[in-house]
Amino acid sequence: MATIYEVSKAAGVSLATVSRVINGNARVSERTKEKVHKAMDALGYKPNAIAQSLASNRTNSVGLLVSELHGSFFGDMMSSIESMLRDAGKHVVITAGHSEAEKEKQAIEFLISRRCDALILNAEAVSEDYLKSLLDNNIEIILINRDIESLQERCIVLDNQLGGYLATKAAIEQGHTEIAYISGPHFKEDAQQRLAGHKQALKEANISYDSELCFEGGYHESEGQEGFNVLRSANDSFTALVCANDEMASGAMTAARENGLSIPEDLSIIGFDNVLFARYLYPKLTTVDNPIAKMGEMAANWVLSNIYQQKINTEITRLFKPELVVRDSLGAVRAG
Amino acid sequence: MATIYEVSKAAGVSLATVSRVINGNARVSERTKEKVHKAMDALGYKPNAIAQSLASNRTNSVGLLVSELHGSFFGDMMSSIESMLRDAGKHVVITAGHSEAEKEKQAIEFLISRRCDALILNAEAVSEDYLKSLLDNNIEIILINRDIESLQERCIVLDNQLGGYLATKAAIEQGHTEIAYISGPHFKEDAQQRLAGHKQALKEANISYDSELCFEGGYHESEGQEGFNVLRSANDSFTALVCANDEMASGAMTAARENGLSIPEDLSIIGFDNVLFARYLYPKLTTVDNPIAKMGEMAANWVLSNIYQQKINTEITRLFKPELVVRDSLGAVRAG
DNA sequence: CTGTTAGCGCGTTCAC
DNA sequence: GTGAACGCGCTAACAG
Repeated sequence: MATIYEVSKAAGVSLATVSRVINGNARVSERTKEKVHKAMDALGYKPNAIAQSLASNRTNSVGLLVSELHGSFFGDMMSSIESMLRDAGKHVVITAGHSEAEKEKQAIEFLISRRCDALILNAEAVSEDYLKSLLDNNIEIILINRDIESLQERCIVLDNQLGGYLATKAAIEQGHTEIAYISGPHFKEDAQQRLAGHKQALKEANISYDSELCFEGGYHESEGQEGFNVLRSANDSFTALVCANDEMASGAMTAARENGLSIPEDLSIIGFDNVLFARYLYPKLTTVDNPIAKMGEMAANWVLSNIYQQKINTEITRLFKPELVVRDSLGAVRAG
Repeated sequence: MATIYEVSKAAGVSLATVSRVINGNARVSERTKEKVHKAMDALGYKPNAIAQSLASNRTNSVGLLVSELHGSFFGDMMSSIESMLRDAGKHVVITAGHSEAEKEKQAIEFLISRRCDALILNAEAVSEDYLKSLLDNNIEIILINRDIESLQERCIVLDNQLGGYLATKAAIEQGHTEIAYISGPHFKEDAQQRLAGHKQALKEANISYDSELCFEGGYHESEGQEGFNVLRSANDSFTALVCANDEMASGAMTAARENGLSIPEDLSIIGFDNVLFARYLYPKLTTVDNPIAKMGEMAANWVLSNIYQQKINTEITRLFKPELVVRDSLGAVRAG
């Protein structure tokens, strides 16, 4: 692996000059520029990014923390962030936090030790104080899906309550009055907010909330099945089931079918997130679209603008509104 | 951000001693070790990985190239590799190549410039010569899903032909004789091999291969729909459809249903890969399991063993065998 | 066991 | 326009 020194020798110029043509900031005469380029090609020279970073105190890389590396939801997020940043010549270092505080901390500390210029965090488990302490240490962070009052301008969030509201309201508008709900884990903010939206829609329609019609899941498919079974054995008259994410909706669909129900004739099911496979399901899932890819882009734009001083052609929005996606799993309530 | 120098001053020891307690390789007395730790805590010191790398010529990071950051297939692969390597204290830098030679090269060169200790590559588009030239430059690479004769010990591959064979054979065993096929793009090795397996099974059963019953797709869901429609309009008597991946199988299912066919009564459908959503589909997809997570783990193990000289508790296997996963989308051919 | 001294490969002043 | 010299933060001999 050739070094800048070897290039300078081969080109018969000084090491500083080579550095100049690499970075293209200072003026270098055309003739020497050519000589240097020729030498670089001949030696197959590639700048050592590590050394560049150490010298310039800039890594041109941004750290990204997601909960999981698999799954469509985070896949969409990673994908949009990576492509936007890569177009700008920046690079992304991805880590997974697995929704555990300790692992999230480790991941963040790894990103810090790599001296990323900024961190885009989807941190679910770590405390607010910890996040704030990062800022105190001059770590540039931007949060996705987490709302911290004192860090508002660094938070990009979805209006989860609105989402929950839209889902249940859609069921109500189809005439449903007995509506069950499978929520996410209560310790997660977004799960609480989505549930709050559900209750809000119920209240607005003068339907009283019945805790027997609510099951707490953990966002996994299996809990959709389990939830359906538990709910059904306690109450067999609900005609619609709203789920806090698409995975659980899918599980519920499977369980419902195994119990001989057809969808949406016997039971309407509504999901949340609109992940890719929602449209693969049968019937195609009616769900609430979570614009996670756009939120990722927004985070990337924030970094480009605030950290790298690049001009961007969007305004920074911090609150995203979800929308209902009407497909086939929600139907009108049956007469009689 | 405190430096090692500040720590050494605060602890009243030399800079080298601090380095020793950080790396824990040389012996340091308990007392000074304590002093150093106290100083590090007080200053909130975090080693600068960039500087460590430059000095030690070791980054403790391995580069990973996948085609896409989204999608269950690569998600599983990234996930297994990351968790295995992280457990070993190594870190993963992930990049996407988008199945384009130019982008793959850029991604690889980025990983090289970051001086990753090794590269795990799922390179689809880049040439064999390019890959070989990497080795000539002392870049340690290990390939997933790519078989290069002169690099065999660095290739971890799936027996795709066997997979294609198993899929079609399963259909034949259910009595099907008119079997259509939607393949992946012919320029990809794996697509060719899967198709070869299909033909092999056909031949073994004395069914002649009919090119009118074969459609070339690009591994995307939409091409499953398109493929079904094209195949159907040319021939409406086939009773089974084998698809080269699950996405296309899903698309085909949708299209078949839109054409009034029920699955598997009117048409059996078989997929390939066994990605997560295959079991969410309705009916649940019969498919060929692609042990991509295990292959990823194997690659990680190879790196741990060959690059980091760690002892691993598996033998390195380079050829993985796929297996049929029987679910509900394949049924016996209808009498009459 | 501990301190001193060179670099690692490069960016960045300063002079010329 | 170009070169010499220093420093980024740390590891790795080499002495002691």
